[in-house]
Amino acid sequence: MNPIVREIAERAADLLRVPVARVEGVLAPPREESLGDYTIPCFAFAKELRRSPQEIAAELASALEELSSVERAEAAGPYVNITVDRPRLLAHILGQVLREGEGYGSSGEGRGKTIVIDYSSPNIARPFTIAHMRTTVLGHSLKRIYEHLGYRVVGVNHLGDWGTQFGALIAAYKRWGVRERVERENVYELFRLYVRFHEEAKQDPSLEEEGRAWFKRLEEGDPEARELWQWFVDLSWQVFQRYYEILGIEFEEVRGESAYRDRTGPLIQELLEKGIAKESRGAVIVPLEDSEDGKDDKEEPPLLLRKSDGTTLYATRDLAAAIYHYETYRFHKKLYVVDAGQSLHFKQLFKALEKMGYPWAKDLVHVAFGVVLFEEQRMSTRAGRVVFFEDVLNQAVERIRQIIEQAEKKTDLTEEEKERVAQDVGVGAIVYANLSRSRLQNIHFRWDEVLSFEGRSGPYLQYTHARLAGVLRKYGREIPQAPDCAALSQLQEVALAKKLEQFPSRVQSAAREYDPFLLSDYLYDLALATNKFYDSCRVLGEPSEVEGARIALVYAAKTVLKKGLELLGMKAPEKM
RNA sequence: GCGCCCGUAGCUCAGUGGAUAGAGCGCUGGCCUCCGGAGCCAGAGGUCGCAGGUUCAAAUCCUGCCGGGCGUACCA
Repeated sequence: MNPIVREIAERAADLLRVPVARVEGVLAPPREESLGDYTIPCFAFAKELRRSPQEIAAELASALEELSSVERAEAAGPYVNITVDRPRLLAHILGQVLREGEGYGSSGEGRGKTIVIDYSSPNIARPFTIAHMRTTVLGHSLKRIYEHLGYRVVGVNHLGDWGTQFGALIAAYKRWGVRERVERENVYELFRLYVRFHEEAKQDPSLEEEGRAWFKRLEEGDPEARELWQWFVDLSWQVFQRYYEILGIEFEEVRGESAYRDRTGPLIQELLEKGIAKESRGAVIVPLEDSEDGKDDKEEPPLLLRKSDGTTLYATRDLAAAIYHYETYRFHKKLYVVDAGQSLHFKQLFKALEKMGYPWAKDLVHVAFGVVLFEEQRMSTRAGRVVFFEDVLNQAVERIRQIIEQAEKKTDLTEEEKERVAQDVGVGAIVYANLSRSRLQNIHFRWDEVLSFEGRSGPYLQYTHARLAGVLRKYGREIPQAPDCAALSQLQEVALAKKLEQFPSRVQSAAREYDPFLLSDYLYDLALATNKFYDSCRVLGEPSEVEGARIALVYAAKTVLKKGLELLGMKAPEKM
C-alpha cells in the first residue's frame, strides 16, 4: 500500500472513529477512471454512526480535501471519489520500480521456508500431449512465483514409472515389439504398443491378466522385466528432457514412483501393526469413513494400499513419497499439481497421513485443475484421442516464422535469431494458453485458438515487451532515476503507472490462490495499458522533461512485463 | 444414489457483496509522412441456468431445483 492511500485511510478512520483496516477494506478504485483514483463507499459505516451514507460521504470529502496529497475529494451520493496528487503518486510508483528493478514484487515472506511442488510427473513410455502441459506449465509458474517471494522451492518430477501399466507395456512389447523400431520411434512406438494392447484386450481379456502378471514379476525383481523396464525409462527420459529444455524447466528432484518400491513393503507392515490399515477382501486398505456415531451411510471409499495379488498401487507410493519429502525437506507446504479428477485420491491420501499422526498432513495441498478437452471430449491416451505437444509446438513455431517473414517492417534479425524468437514465441503461446483461465476451468483445445497470436495471447504480451525494448534501444542513454512526474499528465500515462503498482499484490494473490492465472490476467491488463500509452504518447524527440519522464515509464513497464512473463514461464524477447 | 467442479455476450472466459456486469475471438466501421499495425479507437451483442431467501445493496452469500463434467476399492 502506498503512503498516499495510507494517509487517506488513516485520516478517514480517525474522523469516523473506526479502525484503519475497516477503511482500507472498502477503499477501492472507482467504477470509472474519470471519477478519480480511489473511492470510499460509506454504507458500511452508516449503521454504527447512525447517519446516512450520503452525510458521511460529504463530511469525509471535505476533510480529505485538506490533505496535501489529495487533489480533489468529492461526495457522489454515498461515495467519496478521490483524486490524488498524481505527480506524487507516480513518483512513488516509478521510484519503487526503478529502485527495485527485477526484484520488484518480491518479498521476504518465504524466507526460511521450503515449498515442495510435485508437477509435470508424466508417465514414461508416452509422448507428451497437450494435456500434460497444464500441470507442467502451472507447476513451473508456481515455482517461479514462490521463488520470487523468497521461498526455497523444490521442483519434484514424480515420474509415473511404476505400476500395472508397465506390466501391460512389457506384455505388449513381448508380443509385438520390434527393438529397432522402438529405438527409432522411441515413446511414439511405445505408445502405439500400449494402445494396441488395450484394443486387443477388449477382445481378449486374458491380456489384462498377462499385464498384471508382468507387473508382479517386475515388482518381484524379475531380471527380464527389470531390464525392459529400465530401457523404457531411459528412452523416455531422454525425450522428456528435450521438452523440458524447450520449456526452460529444470527439476531439483527427479524421482519416479519406482524410487519408493522398497519403502512400500515396510510401510504397509507398519500400518497393519499399528492397526491403521487392515485386510479386506484380500487387499490391504486404510478405512477412512468418519463413523463418529456408527452411521456410515456416507461410506467413504477406503485408501487401497495393496491389491489382492500382492502388488502395490499409486496411493501406496504416494504415501511413501510424502513421508520421504517431509523427512528430506521439512517442507512448509507440499503442492500436488494434478488434475481435479484425482481429488478423491488426494483427499484419501491426506486423511490417511493424518490418521498416521503426521501433523504436517495439513500442509499438503492438491492444486487441482480442469482437464484439457479435445473435440469436446477428454483426451484419452488409451483411446488414442490425443494432440501431441510436439505437433502443437511445431505448428506454432512455423506460424511465427511466417509472420516474421511477412512483417512489413524490415526485420534485422539474423536467421539464427529468427529461429530463437520463433521458438520462444511459440512456447509462449502454448504456455499462456494454459494459464489464461482460472485453474479449475476445463480447457477446450482448438487449433485456431492456440495458433492465434492476436488479442489476449502470449505473443501479444511478448510483442508489447519487444516494442518497449525497441524504444529503449533507440533512446540509448541512462534512464533518469528521478524523472519529473509532473510531465506525466495524460490519462494513459497515469493509468499505466497505476497498473504497475498492482504487480506485487497480484504476485502474492497468485501464490496464495495457487493460481498463476491471476498473474497472467493482470499481465494482459498491463500490456493493454502499455499499448494504449504507446499509441497515444510519443516518447523519443519530445521536450526533455516529457521524454525523460516517459522513458522512465517505458523502462518501468518493460521491467515489470519481463519479470511477469518470466514468472509465468515465458521468455521476453527484446526483438521479434 | 452420494461427493467434488462448472453454468455470465454467437464462441472461449474474467468478475465471488457496493455505482451503468467486463475482456478476447467473430461481426461492422475507422487509425501508419511519426518510437515495431503481432497494435490502437469506435459500434452492435447479456432476463449473469431457474425459483425462493438473507442484506441498505446479490452474478457474488444461503436453500432447493435444472443442465453439463469428473470421481465413486484392487488403473495412474
